[in-house]
Amino acid sequence: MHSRNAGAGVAREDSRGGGQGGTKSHRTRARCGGGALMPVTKPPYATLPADLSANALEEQMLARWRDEQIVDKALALGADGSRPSWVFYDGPPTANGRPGIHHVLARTVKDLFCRYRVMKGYHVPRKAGWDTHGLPVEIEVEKALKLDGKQGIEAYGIEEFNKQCRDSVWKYREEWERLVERVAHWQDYKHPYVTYENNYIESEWWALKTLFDKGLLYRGHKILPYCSRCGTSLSSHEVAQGYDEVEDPSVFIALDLQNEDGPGTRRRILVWTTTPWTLVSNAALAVHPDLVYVEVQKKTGRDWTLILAESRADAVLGAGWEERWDVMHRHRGAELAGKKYHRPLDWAEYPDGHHEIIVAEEFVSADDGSGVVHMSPAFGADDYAAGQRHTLAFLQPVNARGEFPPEMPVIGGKFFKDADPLIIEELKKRDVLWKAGTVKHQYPFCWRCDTPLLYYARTSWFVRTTAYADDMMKRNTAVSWTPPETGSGRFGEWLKNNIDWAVSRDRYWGTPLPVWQCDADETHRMAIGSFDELSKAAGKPLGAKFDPHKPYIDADEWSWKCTVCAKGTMRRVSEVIDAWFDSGAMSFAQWHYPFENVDRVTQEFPADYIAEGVDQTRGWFYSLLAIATGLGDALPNNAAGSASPYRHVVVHDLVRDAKGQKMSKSRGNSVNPWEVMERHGADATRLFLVASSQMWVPKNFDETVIREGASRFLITLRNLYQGAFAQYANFGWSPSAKDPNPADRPLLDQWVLSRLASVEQAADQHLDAFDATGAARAVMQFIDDDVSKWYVRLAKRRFYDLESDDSRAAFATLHEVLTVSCRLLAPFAPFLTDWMHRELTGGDSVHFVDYVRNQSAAGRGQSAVGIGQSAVGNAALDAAMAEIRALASAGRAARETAKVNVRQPLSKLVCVTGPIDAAARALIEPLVPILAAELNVKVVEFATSADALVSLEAKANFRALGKVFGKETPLAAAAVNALGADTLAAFERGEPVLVNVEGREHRLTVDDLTIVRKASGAFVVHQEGILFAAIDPTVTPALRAEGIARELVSRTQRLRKETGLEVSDRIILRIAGPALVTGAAETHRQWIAGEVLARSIEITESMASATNVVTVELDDLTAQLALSKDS
RNA sequence: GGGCCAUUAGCUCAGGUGGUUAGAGCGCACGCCUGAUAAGCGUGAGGUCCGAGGUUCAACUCCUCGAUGGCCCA
Repeated sequence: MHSRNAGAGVAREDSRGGGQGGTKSHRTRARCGGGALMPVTKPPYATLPADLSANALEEQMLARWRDEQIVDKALALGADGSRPSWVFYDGPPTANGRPGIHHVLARTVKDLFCRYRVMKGYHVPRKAGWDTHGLPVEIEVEKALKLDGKQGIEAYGIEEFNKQCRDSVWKYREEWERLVERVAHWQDYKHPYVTYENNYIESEWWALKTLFDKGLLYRGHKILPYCSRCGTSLSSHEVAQGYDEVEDPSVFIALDLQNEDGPGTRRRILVWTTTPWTLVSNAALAVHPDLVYVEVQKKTGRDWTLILAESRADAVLGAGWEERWDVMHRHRGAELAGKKYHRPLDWAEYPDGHHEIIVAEEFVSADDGSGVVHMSPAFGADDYAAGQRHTLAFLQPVNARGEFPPEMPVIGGKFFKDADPLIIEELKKRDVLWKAGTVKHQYPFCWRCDTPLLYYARTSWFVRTTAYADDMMKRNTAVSWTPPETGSGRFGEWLKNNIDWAVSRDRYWGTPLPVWQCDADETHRMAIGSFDELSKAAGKPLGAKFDPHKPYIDADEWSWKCTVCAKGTMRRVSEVIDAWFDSGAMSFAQWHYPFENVDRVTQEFPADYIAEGVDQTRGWFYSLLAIATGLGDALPNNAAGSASPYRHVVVHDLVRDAKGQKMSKSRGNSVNPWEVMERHGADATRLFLVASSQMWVPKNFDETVIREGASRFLITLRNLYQGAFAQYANFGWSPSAKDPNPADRPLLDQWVLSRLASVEQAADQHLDAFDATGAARAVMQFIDDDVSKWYVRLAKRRFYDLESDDSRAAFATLHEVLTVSCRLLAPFAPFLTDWMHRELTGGDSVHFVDYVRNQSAAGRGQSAVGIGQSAVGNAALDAAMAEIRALASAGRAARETAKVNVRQPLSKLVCVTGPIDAAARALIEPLVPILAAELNVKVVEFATSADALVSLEAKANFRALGKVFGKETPLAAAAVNALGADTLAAFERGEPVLVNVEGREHRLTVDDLTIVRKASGAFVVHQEGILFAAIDPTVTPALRAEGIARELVSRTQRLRKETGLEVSDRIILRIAGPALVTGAAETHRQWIAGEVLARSIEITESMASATNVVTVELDDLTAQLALSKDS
């Protein structure tokens, strides 16, 4: 377990080729062992050379992981039931496109929470999946084969076409799998589910049959954008490409209401449309239920009234219409609903269903037209939906080529768009035309041939999701969404407006819809729920090469005599199903349920966690929920009213380019993930994607930000390991019983361990709550700010020794900090943390240890080294150190103001702390030496009110005063701020102090104000909020001498380095200069010699004759230094 | 046309339940260190908090309307 040689494949030899590494060894050993070389009892911590790129390091880790088959091990962890399960479902990507940088985000999000849960002691099943059917695949193949639309495909041959599709799906599989491995997405890619495979399809057939038998799968109509030239429907993204601004007719017609009360005044209703050709198929009029409609009568002619929305009267009747028209009635839209009218054109006979009726619909707009909308259910989605709701008659007098029937009067045989002028003419003749003009608006055209598209009702198969929409909404409320508003808003709103799901496609490459119907009477229908059922129905074995895809499944061999009428033949309907149904069925189809693995699905349904992009809201998030809810108790743990198929969803947004532009092929701003890996590595990329901003806001992919953020952070982490820890520990420290207990270590160590414990807890809580950004930021900030900027900087010299308790404490502390930090960062940066953790612990992969030290879950093997110590934060110590650090910062600023280098010692610092509690105050005293050393002052004092240096000022607390004074708060605050120092001193002693504002008297409480101590006098003061640091800038001769001595040491050290001396070389030093310099050198001779390893120091007034003389400037003084190696 | 999100320093982002002088990192300027050096550290300058109204003693924060960008849907 602790063999230090185990697999540490990275750069064991020192990169600096035996230079400093070796000599430091001399030096250090000389210091601790009086010059005797001590045998190295343990192989060293591997070095992490700075010139080893992140990419190279990660590639080496990948090789090691491959050797260890670590992914398999991770997947198997706890599979024997020894751990509780935490199930992840993978939303399947299509592999017929190159993986892009946005996939790296998706993979990172999926991976990191799973990785975290493994470390938390769970078994995390996560089967990869591939989405292999559907239109994108077909389009890809169409393009490759240069086929033109459906006719082209059929001419080419469906068998061969589908074969091409099947191959096309795997075009980039190899690259996908390489990238997935490269970014450390640990998932079961060896046993993926593939939606085109027979087992998968059979499970879907089972699901579709289950829905069919429940009456939830039916044939109906769907309005689709349709190109009459190409003879095909267009998908939404195709339509989006073809919008153009056009001028269309804008026609108002006035239709007579049917007079249900017998003869009387003629009442007319004003209707607006931009598609006169659809008036032929008019079935209803729609009004908004809450809108006010006026019924007006012309003052000059009393024989009829006109109804329209009041808010539209100005626009339609003209400004000042009230002078020309009398308002006879006002109706709410809801009151008009149900009234009948006469349609404008009667060329088509109504089939069954309501017609010529006014209905109330929410979608009616009060912003244009007359507030009354004409409804033609075959030619508009809103119209169609309204038609369904009100069972309106369905007229579709336009054929698939976009033409009216030849026998129709006036417009017979005309293309639909060409009928508009003829119809307007006809309306005029019939005296229903009110007004005809034109309007400019966006209209879709076929992107291939520029034909205006037709919203056209097509036959389609539906899942009756409206029958169980309430159940879906109820299940959704139990889902925990990140961010929550996506669940309640985007997805919740969508569910509220849920309509039946059109699941069929008139295409070729997809799961065939398993419905067979009789060619003599199509109401004789059945669904086939398994291949076995098919075999029995058809009366023949499947055969070894059975393929349920088109065209095979539509061949004669899979048809049979209708068992109902015995006349017709049962044949499969021609449609395939929506690829979203494929992916939405994965919760059970990935395991070939219910034909196999019933126990498994029983255990692993529903999922604990899924994660996808926002674009999946209407996609996979919906299809998973819709299928599972529809199936109900046909799935385990899934009766009506139970949970959603997923318990927690993390939704991430898109990745855009550095300027916030969407990435696209046409813009040429797509980012190649491989180049990013090469330049920055997966760790930095993952860390950037997670930490730079919350993942649910669109992310601008900016490599500069990676470099300056995530990469810089990882370099700091590497340096802490290599430069602060390993290079010194390698001289002979390793964790042992000789290390002092944490409670016996210096306060600085206790502090950093306390911070570590707090950060550990924070990261754990954040990840538990699915806040990866919060977790990553907390750990990064700790490493950067607390460990690098403060702990290591202050503790540095303690690593130059090995044996003292002080040094052992420092090593043990830093070792603990680094080891635990690796664990906390492992979900984000899995490569470097694993490398480092193995070195630190003697071989344990970071991915198999507990995420936090006091984890309560069932015990698993983990390193005991350095771990298991107290992991509880000490808030008082944290607060005290924060205060010391704030004072140090203020003190440094004061020194800058005073223009005195930190190297120059000063006598005194006087400071005032902020409001901290008694426990923290007690802890400040022992930390004062840190402050003194940091600011290089001899004495640190804390000022009291009695000090002459200090004056008191009051700062009003508006929050407290506001409650008492209300409107007069500003006056009260001014009165408080004006209180004099004496009054405030009295207040501090507990004497009552009153403020009087506008006759209202109030006795101040401690909450009402904060007392600020201000410095005055000759000191240089820096104030930071309510704390301040005042420094005595006086440089006495003695202090000056000390400062000069420090300067001399600093210059000498630099000189040693420039001269090429090894750090352990002894020297003879000669110093010359003015009396101030020589005097200082004399006074501090001993100390200087110790610092620069000088055997002797010669101090003279001048040394013109010496060789190697260097002149140095010490502020306003000039001195000369000469050194030679003492051999 | 509808829904959701975003808009705070040059860049990336923080800013419970409204409360005094709006914070951090990077970048920039200046400086320190030279035994983490293809590193490390400090100090400082940067903001009409997208705009307009409103509520309130008090608005980055709450409300209304609008602008810009993004996604989804019609």
